[in-house]
Amino acid sequence: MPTAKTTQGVPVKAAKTRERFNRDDNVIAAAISVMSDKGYASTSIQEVAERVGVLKGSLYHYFSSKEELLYRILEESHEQSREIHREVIELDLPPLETLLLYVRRLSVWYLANVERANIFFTEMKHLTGDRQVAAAGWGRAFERDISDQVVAGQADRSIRDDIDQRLLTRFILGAVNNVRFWPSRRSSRQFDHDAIVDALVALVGDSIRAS
Amino acid sequence: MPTAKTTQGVPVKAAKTRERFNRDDNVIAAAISVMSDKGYASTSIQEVAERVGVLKGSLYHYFSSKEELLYRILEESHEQSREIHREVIELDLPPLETLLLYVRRLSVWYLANVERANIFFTEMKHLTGDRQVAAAGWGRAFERDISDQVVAGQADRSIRDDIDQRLLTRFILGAVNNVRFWPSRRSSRQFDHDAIVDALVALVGDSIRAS
Amino acid sequence: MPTAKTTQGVPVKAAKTRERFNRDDNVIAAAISVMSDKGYASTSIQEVAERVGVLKGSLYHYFSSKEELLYRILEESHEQSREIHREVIELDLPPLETLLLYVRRLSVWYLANVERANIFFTEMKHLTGDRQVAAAGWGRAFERDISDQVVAGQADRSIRDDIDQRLLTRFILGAVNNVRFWPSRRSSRQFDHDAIVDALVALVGDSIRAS
Amino acid sequence: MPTAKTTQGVPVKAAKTRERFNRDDNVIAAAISVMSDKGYASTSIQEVAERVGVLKGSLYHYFSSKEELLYRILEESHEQSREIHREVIELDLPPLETLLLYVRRLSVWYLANVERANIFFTEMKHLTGDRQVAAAGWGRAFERDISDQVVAGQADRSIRDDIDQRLLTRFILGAVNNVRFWPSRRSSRQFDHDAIVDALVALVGDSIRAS
DNA sequence: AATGAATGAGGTTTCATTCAT
DNA sequence: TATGAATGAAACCTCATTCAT
Repeated sequence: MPTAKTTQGVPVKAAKTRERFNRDDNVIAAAISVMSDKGYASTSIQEVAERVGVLKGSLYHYFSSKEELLYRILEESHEQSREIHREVIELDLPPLETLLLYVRRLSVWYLANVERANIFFTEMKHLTGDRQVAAAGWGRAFERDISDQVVAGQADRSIRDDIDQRLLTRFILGAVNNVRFWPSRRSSRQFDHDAIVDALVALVGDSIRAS
Repeated sequence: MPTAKTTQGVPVKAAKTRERFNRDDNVIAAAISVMSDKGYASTSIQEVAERVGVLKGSLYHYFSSKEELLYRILEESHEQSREIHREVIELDLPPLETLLLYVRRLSVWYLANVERANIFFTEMKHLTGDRQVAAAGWGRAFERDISDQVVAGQADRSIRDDIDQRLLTRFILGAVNNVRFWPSRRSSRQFDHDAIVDALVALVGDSIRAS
Repeated sequence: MPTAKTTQGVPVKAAKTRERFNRDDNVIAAAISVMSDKGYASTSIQEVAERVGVLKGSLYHYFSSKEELLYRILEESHEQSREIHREVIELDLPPLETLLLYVRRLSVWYLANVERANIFFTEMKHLTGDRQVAAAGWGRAFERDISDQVVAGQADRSIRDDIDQRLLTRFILGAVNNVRFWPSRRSSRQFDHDAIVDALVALVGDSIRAS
Repeated sequence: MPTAKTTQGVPVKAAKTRERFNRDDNVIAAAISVMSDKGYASTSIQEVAERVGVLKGSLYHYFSSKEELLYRILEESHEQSREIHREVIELDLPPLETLLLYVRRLSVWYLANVERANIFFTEMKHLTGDRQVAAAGWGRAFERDISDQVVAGQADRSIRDDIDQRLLTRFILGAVNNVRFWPSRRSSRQFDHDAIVDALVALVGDSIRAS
């Protein structure tokens, strides 16, 4: 989310700033597009540069290495999913409702950011060193968010307790993560995102609700 | 470590064939292991060769290109899942039962072949030309197998019909495909595969069953 | 950190000139420090700029190319050694005494300017074209300074003549040039420059004096 | 010194071996030649490859990185100078004689291997990590070899003791290391190596001998 | 004077693949 | 079958230099 830069009376500076902003975002956007398609390893800096419209050497003004570019994409995605979690938690709903709302919001985000999500779920392994360590934490935090609600839901008897909470957690996690594949295929008629999300939430709800 | 090749008293042809076979399987096995870990694009022929215990150039006696090696891995996986489907269909059970049994058998296979499954679900995009066309068909067939049962189940009222069959199909597909991630994580206690599969089948069943 | 430029009450022109001078010297100083350490070829303009505290592009206000920066460093060093020579010659001492005094003064300068000396003796090869031609002359002149005294010393029988003057010259040259390495090493006790210079002069004197 | 590979009756294998040997040596030789001329940092793998007559990628059969190539050159030089030291020590001569013989032999080697010596004395700084550590040891050992004899010579009164042994050591070291520059210059008449070495030994001897 | 984005050339390295032995 | 040297293309990255602002 680029912060608004409404400027009055200082048009030149503002223009420059906006331009820079766009260029920086352009690079990320181009990288997301290519990497989602071909995968991180098969994506060349060259291709990203072409899409941005600069020479490959010039890209290194925006990031210091290919891996850092990947990291930034992943980090942004992570931040946005944290934000969603924060918003949902703040509503202070009962566990099952919190969980299903979180599932809903995440699904909406994944469907609106399929490429980002693809990269997030398949390219993280290419991080190394400190970046790898940082990213490993994200996955855990993510699982924790869901796990917490599942445990609370089992405690207040809104969620079935005949299945271990960790297995329930992974089931839910998998269902949400996979929603990004639902719209694909050259099906005759495409489903709109609302229909998909409604179906997903209904299915997940019915599967985990205490009978 | 090249195995000693001295064969005495044993039919030479047979021995040779068996050896060939083993070596061939070794190559596939090595490739699966490395590619599951690092991804197709980041896997070098060199690494596969090292794991097999031969030199890079020698691998080309077993396959004609890196892509063909990938294709063979994917094809084998496909064959094995077709076989599972065939077995389940032959039992001639009612749709919902067929579906859940298929889910169960597939899950068992995925859990027993996590590396193969990883490759199957993430590296197919690296195929090109004819091989790509062939592989695309596999995915469709796979989805069809499930879709057919869903449609039949909706017809005989064993499966809920308030949700479009295509969405149900993708939900089920996603749940099964994701089961390979359930055991991972350095959890204090690992779940055995039976527990995982039972949970998955219960959850999927409860979510799609007509109420 | 760009220094504040507000000048009040001070003649603007003078201040500006001094500043310019300082900044110019800063650049040379920074370059000497980095190049002595890593060598000309491995030194990036970037690093020099960082040490000066400006951005890469800004350095080009002070010199027109990296090679010119090197040339200026070398030229300055050359000028300073010429100055030393001039001073010694003006004393109009006998050849051997002139020679040893020159050795002494040069050594003192080298020890006080180790980094400059390092660059002078190892990076001259990176000059090209006219600059290379100019620099080649310096080396010859330098050798000539010593050679002249050796020849004169042999003529007046103060310097041994059982060894060809050119060999004596190179021996002396080498001894002086190498004195810059004497203080290095993390020896328990460091020698002060006076002790080093005294030793060097004594050794050179005893080796070339006519017996 | 390539070990003799006289083969009788197995000509093919031998030829192959010799060829490989040569190619390996060729690479080192080409690298020495270029690096001595332009310096390590300014030498491109490309140039070395051209001189060898292969494509640049092919060079990586012979070493794993440019730095390793440098390391090998330096290591070989080090080994050869150790060998010289060993031979001289084995003669078990008095300290001053040992020292002067060592100076002589080293000088002969430097004059016969000017390019190697150039690299040894100017490019070591480009090593990093473990290689740097290893190389740092060489320099110390080298200095120690001379230092030991100086100390012993002062003890038996054959070497002057009015100058600290460390200073004497560095003087000697510098004199020897610099001998590689003596023949250079487009002088009208070149000195043969014997004349140079004789002069050097005489000069060093006369400078350090106890009076 | 200073900036910093952009260039374009070149550098090191990797790698799938071929082929003579 | 196996080898391993060689290829050639392409990858990531660096850097001196320019230029509009």
